[in-house]
Amino acid sequence: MFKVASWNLNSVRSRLSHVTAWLKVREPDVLLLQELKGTEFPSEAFKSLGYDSVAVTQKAYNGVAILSRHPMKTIAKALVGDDSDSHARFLEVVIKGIRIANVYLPNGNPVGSDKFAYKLAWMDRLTQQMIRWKRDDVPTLIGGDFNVIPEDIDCHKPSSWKHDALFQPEPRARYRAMLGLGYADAFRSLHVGEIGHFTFWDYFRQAFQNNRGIRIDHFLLSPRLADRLESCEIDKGPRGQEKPSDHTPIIMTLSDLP
DNA sequence: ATGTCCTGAGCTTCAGGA
Repeated sequence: MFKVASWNLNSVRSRLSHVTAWLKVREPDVLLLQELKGTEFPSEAFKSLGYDSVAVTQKAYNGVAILSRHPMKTIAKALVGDDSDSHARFLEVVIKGIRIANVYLPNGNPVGSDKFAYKLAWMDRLTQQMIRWKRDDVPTLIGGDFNVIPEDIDCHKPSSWKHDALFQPEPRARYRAMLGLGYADAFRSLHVGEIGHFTFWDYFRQAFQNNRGIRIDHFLLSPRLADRLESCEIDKGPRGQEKPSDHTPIIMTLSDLP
C-alpha cells in the first residue's frame, strides 16, 4: 500500500506543529505541501520524523514541498513554458517509480484581471506538460491545490461562487480537459455524486462550522495509477483545530504492484 | 461590500494576497 496526501498549509511556519502531529498519526508515504509562504523550510523537523524533503520557496507567497519516506529523485522545480514566471508553484519528483507532480495553481481573482489571465495560461502550460507525460511509460500523479471547483456539487452553493475565479467556465473547462486526456479525479471517481465533500472553507462567517466549503485540492491519476486506486478521503480533522489552515488534507491510497 | 488570517515592511499599523 502506498499512501499519498496533499495539504495547503497557508504558511508552514504557522502550521509546523499541526503538520508534524498529523504526520505522526497518519504516516503517509508522501505528503505534498502548498502555500509555504516564506523562504525558510523546516526540513530538519521532517527529517527527524523520517521524511526526506524537497522544497521550492519564495518570499511571503506561494511555495511547494514534497515529503517522502522513500528515496526521491527531483526532476523539475518549475513548470516549463514561461521563463519569466518566477512563482514557486511546481515540483516534480519520482518516488518508487511513480512520477509525482505537486502543483499550486494560481488563484486568479479577480475575474478578468491579469491574475485571471495568468491562471488560465498556467493551466494551459500544465495541460501541455500532462500531454507530454502521456508519451512515456511512467505512471503519473498530479496533486495539490488546483484552485478550481470542478462541478456544482463541489461547492456548498454555486450562486455564492458565481463571480469567483475558482468557479469560472474557463478554468473549469481546462480542468475537464485534463480529465479528457485520461487522468482521473481520484476523489470523485470513488465518490460519484456525493455532495458536501470539501477541502477548503473560508476563515470568516463560520464557514467550516456550517460546512460552506469548496473542493479544490485534487489528485489526478494516469490510467495505470487509477487502476491501483484503493481509497481517497478528505481528513476534516485538522480544519477544526486551533489556528487551522483554511485547507484540510486529502489522502489517497494505491495498491502495491502485483 | 463584507468577512478572517497570513506575511513582510518596519509600523506599533498597514497593504497585498487568498
